[in-house]
Amino acid sequence: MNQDSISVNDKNPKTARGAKTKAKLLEAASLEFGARGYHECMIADITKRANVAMGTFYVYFESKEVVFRELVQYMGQTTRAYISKKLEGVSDRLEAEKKGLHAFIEFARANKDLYRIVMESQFVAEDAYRDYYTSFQKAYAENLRNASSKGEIRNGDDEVRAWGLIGLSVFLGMRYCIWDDSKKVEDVADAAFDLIKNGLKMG
Amino acid sequence: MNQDSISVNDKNPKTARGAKTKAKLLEAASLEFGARGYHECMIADITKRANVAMGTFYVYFESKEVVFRELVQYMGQTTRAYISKKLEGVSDRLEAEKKGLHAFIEFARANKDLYRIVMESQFVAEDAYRDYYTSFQKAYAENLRNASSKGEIRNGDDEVRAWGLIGLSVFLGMRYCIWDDSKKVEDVADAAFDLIKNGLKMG
DNA sequence: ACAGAAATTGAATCTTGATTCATGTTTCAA
DNA sequence: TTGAAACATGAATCAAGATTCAATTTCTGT
Repeated sequence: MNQDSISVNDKNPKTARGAKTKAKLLEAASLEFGARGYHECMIADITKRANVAMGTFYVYFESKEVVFRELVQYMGQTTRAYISKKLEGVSDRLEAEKKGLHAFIEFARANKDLYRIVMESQFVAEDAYRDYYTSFQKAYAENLRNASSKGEIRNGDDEVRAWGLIGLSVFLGMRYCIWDDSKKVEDVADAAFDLIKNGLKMG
Repeated sequence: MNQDSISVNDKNPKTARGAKTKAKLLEAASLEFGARGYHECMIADITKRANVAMGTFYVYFESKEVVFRELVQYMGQTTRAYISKKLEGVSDRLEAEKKGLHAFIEFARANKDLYRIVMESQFVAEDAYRDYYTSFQKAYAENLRNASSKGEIRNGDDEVRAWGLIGLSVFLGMRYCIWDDSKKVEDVADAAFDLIKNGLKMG
């Protein structure tokens, strides 16, 4: 309850003009970090792309790491929102699995820069990275738990299954979105879904 | 065929003494990079841990990045060797899948530093990272292809399945080896194997 | 025992790039 | 109309840390 905790974050823009500048910086940062990585990218690159002076950067962000973290969190919110919207009204777990996978890959393709930023956060802001995936994993495991108790899917260790399935998606995202996006989203999602649904065992 | 290509790499130790020093440096580098990451770790940390002077480092390595790459490659060789040894004589694909998963997790636990180095290589030496996983994936896909043609496993897109299954293992390795290794290797491997074998669909 | 070759040393160098700050410009409520 | 509060500027600062190198020590073959 000291002076600090009652004062507002003085880095937040107070006017529409400031908000616009901050948005330009975030956008520029996303592109630069995404294209060349955290360490290769310098503040000057970001401000140059945003058409502002270097000092302006520090009007809105404490440090280089802080923008980066902001982008990771933003990606978390956006991804969750996108996928949960796509799953609205889907009650069957297997159906949700299929649509979710598709939505995830689609989203990754449309947000390559942010996708890469999230991956890199493991080595730049590890706590942000863990939060990102832990939050997904919690919800995922919960869904599996519900579905298995309703008899929609096999019983199993839902923690482990959730981590495994997330890993599966993440790698597919890396391979078929970032490295090379020439394969059709459908083909990737369908192949993966067959694996998730039926496993490797014969019929 | 110029002077360079016929001359030996003058960074290679010529004597047993030199070989020992280089080994000390590699070991130290592995520990330091593994513990604090590439960018946090400085050459002075490595040489200090290895009990040599800073200059000695540059007798054996061109640069900081070069040791790092050497460690990634080393991890690749070692992992392949370890797993293929564990799979000697196993002809059934599902059995191989189970044993391979177990071996992988076990190996990750025993080599946390190198495991982390490989993950970080994505952002330090991306080509080395891609080589590492692409080499795994090629072999993996080949195995799946053979097994499915023999009718041991379901048919499916072996490229995609291989990437997906690798991702699954990698994430489990991260979560249950690096983040927290309190869960028994068996429990993780068994749960994941059930998923890989049977999928999520009810019996 | 002696001459090179191989190793080792660590202080000094040198680059890179994040962050600061003193100064100028805009906005807007009273 | 005016004067704070917000914004914006970009050259200068400053620290960090990779890499170098000239001098010194240890080996090794003969």
